[in-house]
Order: sequence, then structure tokens, then C-alpha cells
Amino acid sequence: MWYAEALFFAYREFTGEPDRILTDIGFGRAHHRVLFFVSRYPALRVADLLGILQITKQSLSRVLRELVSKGYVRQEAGPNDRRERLLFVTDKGADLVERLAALQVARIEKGLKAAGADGREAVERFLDAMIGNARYLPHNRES
Amino acid sequence: MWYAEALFFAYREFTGEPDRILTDIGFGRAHHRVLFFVSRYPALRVADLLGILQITKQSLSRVLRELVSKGYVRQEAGPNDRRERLLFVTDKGADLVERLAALQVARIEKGLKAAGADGREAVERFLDAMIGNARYLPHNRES
DNA sequence: GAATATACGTCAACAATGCTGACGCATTTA
DNA sequence: TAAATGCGTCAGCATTGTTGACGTATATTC
Repeated sequence: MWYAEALFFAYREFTGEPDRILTDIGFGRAHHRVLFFVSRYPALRVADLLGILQITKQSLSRVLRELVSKGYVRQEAGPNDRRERLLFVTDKGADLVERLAALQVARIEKGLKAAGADGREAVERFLDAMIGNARYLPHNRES
Repeated sequence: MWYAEALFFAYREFTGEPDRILTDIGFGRAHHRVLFFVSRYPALRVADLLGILQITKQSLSRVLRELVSKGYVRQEAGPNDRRERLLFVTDKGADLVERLAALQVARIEKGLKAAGADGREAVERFLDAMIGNARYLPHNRES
């Protein structure tokens, strides 16, 4: 089996289904990524989001502005440092995240089922090693 | 563990190292994909490459033209149907593919090693199920 | 308290890589 | 001989990434 090829197809399918929904509401994959990580890490600071996504603030800004103006994400001044704009998904945002996640989770479940009961851990170790120490840890969180 | 998140980071790291090399020689990830599949399936027809990549011929054209003009890919008229332009990597192209693949293979090997001897098959089944039946089979090939 | 640093936002211009629509040429098929 | 097929190309546009420059509010430091 050719892993590089498999990863290409797997990732494309993984993102493909959400992409179709996003297109319908005028969003792209960039919006999905932001929404996903804001949902995953509530009260995320903008600086941390930039660290996770590894894009420039100008790129993020365009996308974030739309998400906020269309009511999917809200910003709140940081309690300790009021310069910070902490990010949260709104109810509307949570709904969308859920709809998109459902598709991806279904595909992952299918993969894990195929991997088998023991395989699950092997897959986790595989992905973890593929990532190495490239995972960005948001401010003030463990794990 | 959050698989969606892990896949995002894993795929980004997987493509990130080659991307840096490509940027140095004025190519992008799109060039890599074309070069990769032409190398993987010598004598690939343009139509099949479009089927694999799922992009339009206009998008492919831009990238393919550069790869040909810079001597990484060559085209040859099909022996049965001379309208077909069968694609091959040149020696120069093979060298570049090899350099890029080395980085990705190293990362994959690290992942498979972490998965363990039995884990390897689990990972294969996982990726295969993630892909489902979305894999495009080039003309005249089995598996 | 004034100067400086930080967190975030924004404008402008540009590059890579997708897209649609329209058209042309060579070759094969009907 | 006419139509269909395989491929290429021009033109224009959208998304999402980039640099560089600058502004505003808030914290920190001398």
C-alpha cells in the first residue's frame, strides 16, 4: 500500500463532505478550521488561534470577521488582560460545527471500526507520531 | 484523542516539509501532486490525472505546462490513440520526486514504527475505510 | 507619569490554485 | 464526410495564503 497516496485521498474525502455544506452558506474551509478550533478550545485567544493555524493575522482576520458578523463566533475582552479578544462559538456556531463534525466523525468511526478494537490505539499512535511535536498548545491548557 | 484535530496536524506536517523545498524551486503543492502521480503511474493519460486529482483541466494545465517546460515531466503521444498525451517523469523529475518522497516516507515510517508491528495493518485498514470507494483507478491498471 | 511594548485590527497589493465559459486543433469514430 | 473525443489555451473570477505599513487600546516598565 502506498501511504502517501492513501493519505492524500483520505484527507480529501475527510474535508470534502463538510466543504459542500460550507459552500452552500458562503463559507470555505478556512472558516471551518477557525470555527472548529474555537469550538474545541472555548475562550481561545486570537494569538493562540494564529499559533494553531500557522497563518498570518491578516488571513485570519478576513475569515474571523465574517464569522463574527454573521453570528457564528463572538468575542469577549479577556478578564485579566482586556486587550485580548477571547473567542467563543455562538449557539448558531455550535450548530454548524456539529453538523460538519457529524460527517467527519462518521467517516472516522468507519475507519476505526475497520481498524478493529486493538487497531484504534495503533491509529492513535500513528497519527501522534506523524505530528511529532508540531502541535501547538493554547495558553493555559494541559493536554 | 480528537481525531479530526490530529488529522489536521498530521496532514499539515506531512505536506509541510516538501512544501518548503518546492517553494525554493518556484513550485507549489499542486506541482508536487502532479509529479507524484505521474511518477506513481507512468504513462498516465491526462484524463486519468484529472480523474485522480479531481480538478479542472484548466487548473491542471497551468501546473503541467510549467513542469513540462522546466523539464520535470515529458509527454508522449499514445501508441494506440495519438490524441492522448501520456505523461512520464524525466530523470530530473524523478530526482525531485525522490527528494520529496524521502521526507514523507521518513515521517510515515516514524508513524508506522509507533503503531507497532500489528498496528501497521490497522493503520492501512483505517486509511482504506476513510477513503471508501473514492479512489480513482487509472485506465488499464489493476489495484 | 511618560515611554514603550503588546494584542489585535485594517488597508493595499500580490501569489497560488481552485473555478466557469468559450474556443481551437488533431485525431478517431460513426 | 460529419461528429465525437482528447487535449490545450485565453480570459476572468473566488478563496486563501503572503508582506508591509499603520492605528488603537491596554499593559508594562523606567
